[in-house]
Amino acid sequence: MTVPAKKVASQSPGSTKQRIIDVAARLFAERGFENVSLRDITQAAGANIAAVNYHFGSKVGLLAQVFDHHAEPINRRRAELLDRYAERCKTDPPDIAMLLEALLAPTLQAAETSEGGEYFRMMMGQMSSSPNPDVRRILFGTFDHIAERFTGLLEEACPDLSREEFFWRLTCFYGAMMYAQADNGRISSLAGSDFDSGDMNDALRYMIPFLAAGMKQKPTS
Amino acid sequence: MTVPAKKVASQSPGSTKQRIIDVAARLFAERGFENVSLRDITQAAGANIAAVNYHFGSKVGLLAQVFDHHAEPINRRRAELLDRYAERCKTDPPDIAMLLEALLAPTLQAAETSEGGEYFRMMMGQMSSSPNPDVRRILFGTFDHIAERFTGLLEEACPDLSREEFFWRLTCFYGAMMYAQADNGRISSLAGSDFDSGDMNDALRYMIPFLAAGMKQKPTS
DNA sequence: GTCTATAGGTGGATAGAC
DNA sequence: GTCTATCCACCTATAGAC
Repeated sequence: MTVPAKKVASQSPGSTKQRIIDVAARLFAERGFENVSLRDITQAAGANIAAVNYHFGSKVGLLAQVFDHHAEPINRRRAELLDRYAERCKTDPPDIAMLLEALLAPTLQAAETSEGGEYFRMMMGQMSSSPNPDVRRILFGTFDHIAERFTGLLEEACPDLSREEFFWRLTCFYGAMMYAQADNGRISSLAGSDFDSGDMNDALRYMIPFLAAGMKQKPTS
Repeated sequence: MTVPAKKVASQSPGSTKQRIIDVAARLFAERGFENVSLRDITQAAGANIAAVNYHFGSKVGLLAQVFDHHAEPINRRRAELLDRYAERCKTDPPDIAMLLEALLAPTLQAAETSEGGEYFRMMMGQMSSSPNPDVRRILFGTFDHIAERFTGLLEEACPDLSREEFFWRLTCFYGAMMYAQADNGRISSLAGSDFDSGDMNDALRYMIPFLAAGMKQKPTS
């Protein structure tokens, strides 16, 4: 064993860079972007303080890389499901539940897509209402493409709605999605112990019928 | 005019203490709690830096007072509407739309209830997903009483649902409410210019039918 | 790539004069 | 109640040795 230990570590999937990304996702989810210092992150990752600037340029650069790393598989899966939905629409009438699920399922099931995906899911939910301009730029930019495609398909599936009503319904859908993602503990505290707000299979199973029913309602007079 | 100007100011509704509360609500809404310094607040309020610690003890103490000031009329209005709903239930079957509106309307219309209520509404929406323990303690504590009463009434109105399904539906409702409150600009950017995400009368008008339809769905098999 | 050391700035909070 | 001055902890970021 003449190979230095640190070289092995730097080539493994648990490289310094990757460990920092993983730890950052967890700490951002647990405490919020502004409440985590680079010292917290590098210490928990077993890395040096200067490592963040070396690998990512800045704290915001690190956040962007966390998004890049975890969002790509989610967006890929969403694109697949939207493709499948669009294909189906060529022959069948719009299936709104299927369309909503195409956006919702990949993000709720992020834990199954990538290591630490559960923390990334919570992080996204929290950051969805952040007024921090850097956070907003990264968050919106990451999901703009898919969000626009989804919105277009949903509009086609709801041809009778006014623009106002359509976008307020979209607000309900996005709000429910983000709140479930964030899993902020509010509903758990109202429910008591016999409810698991972290069970995303239950979330998907019960939220889709709720949201599809709202979306299919006839227009408000 | 022998009365010193500063004494007049300190007795008027625009007293230093009140000005700090108003400015803090606006800045917290615009930038987030962690991204606003006491220097920002006192400067914008035309007060001295030491004033926050004198009047509120700490930055967290100021946040608590902002909540006390703005949440009281919202909770009073919610209690009135819940009373009215409960009274109606004695003779009529449950009206879920009416019940949802009892929680939703007072907070969306906060701008009509108190000066600066619009900023407080946005602030609440943002903070609903904050992991900051101080923020969570204040936020939950402020609304616990009404939230528990509302949850109990809603459970009575949905007797056929399992606990899991009930609380996932409640998650959808809360998420939609918080997202609409926060008005974070996401839906506006997807909608383009001809949609006003700040129009809370439209929000109420279009969200209630959506959410009531979801809540009234028959249980998922 | 990794480390130490430090620059350069801002944060909340407070002591004590007025 | 209001002010100035200041403390001290902490932050991000970087320079430069190894």
